[in-house]
Amino acid sequence: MPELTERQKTLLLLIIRDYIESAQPVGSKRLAEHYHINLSSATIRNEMGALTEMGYLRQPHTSAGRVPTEEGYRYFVSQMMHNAELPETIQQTISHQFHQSRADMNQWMTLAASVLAYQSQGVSVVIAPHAEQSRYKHVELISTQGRQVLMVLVMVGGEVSQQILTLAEPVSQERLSQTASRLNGLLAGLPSDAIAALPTRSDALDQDILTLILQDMRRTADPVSGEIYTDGLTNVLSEPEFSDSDEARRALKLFEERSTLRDLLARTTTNSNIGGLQVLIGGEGEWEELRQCSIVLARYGVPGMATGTLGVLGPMRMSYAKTIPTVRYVAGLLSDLVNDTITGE
Amino acid sequence: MPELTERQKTLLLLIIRDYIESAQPVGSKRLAEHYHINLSSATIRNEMGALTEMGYLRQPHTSAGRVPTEEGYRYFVSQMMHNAELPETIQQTISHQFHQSRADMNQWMTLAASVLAYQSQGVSVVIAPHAEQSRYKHVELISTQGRQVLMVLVMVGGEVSQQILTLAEPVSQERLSQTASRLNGLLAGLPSDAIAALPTRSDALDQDILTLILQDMRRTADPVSGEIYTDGLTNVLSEPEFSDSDEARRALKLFEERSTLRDLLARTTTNSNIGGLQVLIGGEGEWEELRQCSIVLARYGVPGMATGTLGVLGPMRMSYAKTIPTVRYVAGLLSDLVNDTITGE
DNA sequence: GTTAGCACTCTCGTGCTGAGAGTGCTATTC
DNA sequence: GAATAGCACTCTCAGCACGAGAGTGCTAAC
Repeated sequence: MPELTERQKTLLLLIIRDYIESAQPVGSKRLAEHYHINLSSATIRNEMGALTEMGYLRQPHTSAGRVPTEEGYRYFVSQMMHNAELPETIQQTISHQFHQSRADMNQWMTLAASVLAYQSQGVSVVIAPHAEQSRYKHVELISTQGRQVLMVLVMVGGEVSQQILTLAEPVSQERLSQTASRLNGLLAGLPSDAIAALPTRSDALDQDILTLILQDMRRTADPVSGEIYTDGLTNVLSEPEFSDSDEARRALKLFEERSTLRDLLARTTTNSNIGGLQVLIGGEGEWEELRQCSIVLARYGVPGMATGTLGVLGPMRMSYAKTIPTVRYVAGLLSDLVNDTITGE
Repeated sequence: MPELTERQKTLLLLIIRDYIESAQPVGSKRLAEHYHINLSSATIRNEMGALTEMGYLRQPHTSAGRVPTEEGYRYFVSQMMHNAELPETIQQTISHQFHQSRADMNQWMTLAASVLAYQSQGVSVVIAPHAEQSRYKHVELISTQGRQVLMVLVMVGGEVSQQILTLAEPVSQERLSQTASRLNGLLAGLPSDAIAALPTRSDALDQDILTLILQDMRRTADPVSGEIYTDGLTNVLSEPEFSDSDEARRALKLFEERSTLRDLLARTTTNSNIGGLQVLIGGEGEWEELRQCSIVLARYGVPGMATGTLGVLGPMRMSYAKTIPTVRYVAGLLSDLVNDTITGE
């Protein structure tokens, strides 16, 4: 990729910024008039020609202005990744909202999704943090009626999973409580590996419950297994590039089918570290549905303990200047909250 | 509203059925040719004129076919409400899916939403059942770290709510367990009213927890307070009436903003009984966003114990013949499952 | 290296036209 | 008297031509 002169750089960024705002191909004349660059439209035309040659811009048709290519957006994003900070006032507003909400992971996730969608005017997704290796903390067995038993399993760090199980025959609450307290004594603090390695229990009920516990712990140990929260699905429908509804449908469908979404997030974030953002532009050739979209992603949480993923989907023409700092800020906020939850404030 | 002759009735139903399929205004000639009614197009024209006069049909413009009015759809729906049954094979498929899934309310809700959306090609919504008057069953207090305590509250019937609370100062797990077991002895089986009426506890911790329990119980006692599950949001985007994306956006937005959705469902289902369907056509003048949509709703569950709401949103032109029996069948299925859960299988 | 000028290209909105579909009305038939 | 055939009328819609406008690339002058 050839070097850009300082002037080409300025011009390219200007063009992209203008296009993001106006959604219209930007022409040399418009550029010369609206921004006070001391250059004539003819000069700009020459430079635009060069930028087009280099693959940063393209023309929808012979006599139209220029539109950024994916490569162009990539350059744009790489330039703004570093400096962009969310304005103080917005930071305060967001942080305020979090501290006002009920101190509960569920609420935080919902709020995070809502904030991301609102600030970026895109579709947000937040995956709840999960422990990379769950450690057993506590189990409760509560008989509901007859043979149905509610099992509430708590991991170190406060992750909770519940399940209703049906026993072969009715068992008294008393006996259930005894079983639970036996298991609590036995398993406290153990990761699933260690539990799996334990010798078989003599008591059949103990053994059954143990198996279920293990099953539950493994289920929650998958990297992107946390619950998914999304918001702002409708935001994307107002964008002009999605007015032909078929494109929009395909992108939204991806967000509705949780398994595909998980796959996407898993593949793109596995080797990124907390605090680092990833920007996926135009599906990167791999996601046909996202040909016209970009996604800004971040991992959050406490590495080695509990991590999750969050991000925003928008048209390729989305306001990166707003979205990137927002995603970064919210990821930081959630990381702090997760950290507090784990270390006990 | 004037009486319809038998012939007008047949014709009206035929026109609506055709329009639902084709999404095109239906003309007299087409009708005469495609369906073997032994009537000429001229006769049909006369009858169509009469039906238009009566308010069941209307013409988009002078020289177009007829399109059903809301009144027309209402008549259509009222005619088919009774006889429509879901084909045996589909019933079996659905029932099979439910019995294969994990026996857990969360799974059932997700599945119900998915089935409804798939079968009707519309947007589905399912609100989890909730007890109309929660009765206390059991509380667990689990210290996580430091001053953070996880409270798991179980109601009679298996409804669970969990909350993390932060105490003024650290309390040992032992003391938490004692508190929990004291409260369990004291509150077992009581509804929130009775708990509110109890005298103040001498122990400060007891009293604090008690207040929180009460707060939680009241929160879950609101008629449509159950968790909301939706699916098929993108289905509606492929319908031709929503190709201008603004209309679609407004309808989908309603489904994304849970509070408005709750309001809608609460208002329309309060006085309907289990098993009875409600069909809301064109927003019924009250919901501007739904001017072009219809909603088929049903309540399910066990009256007086735990009930929920489910339904499907689609264009006014949706396939009622498919949607109505599906909604009815799924509502019945969930009612049975809820009943089993409550009575202990 | 920069700029002014110019010929060229392409899109887009507008207005026109003819084909097609559907209607309402009237005269005619059974 | 109900049903039908025929006909004039209305309206939409696709297709086409046309001109305005915007933008370009190139060349020649500064």
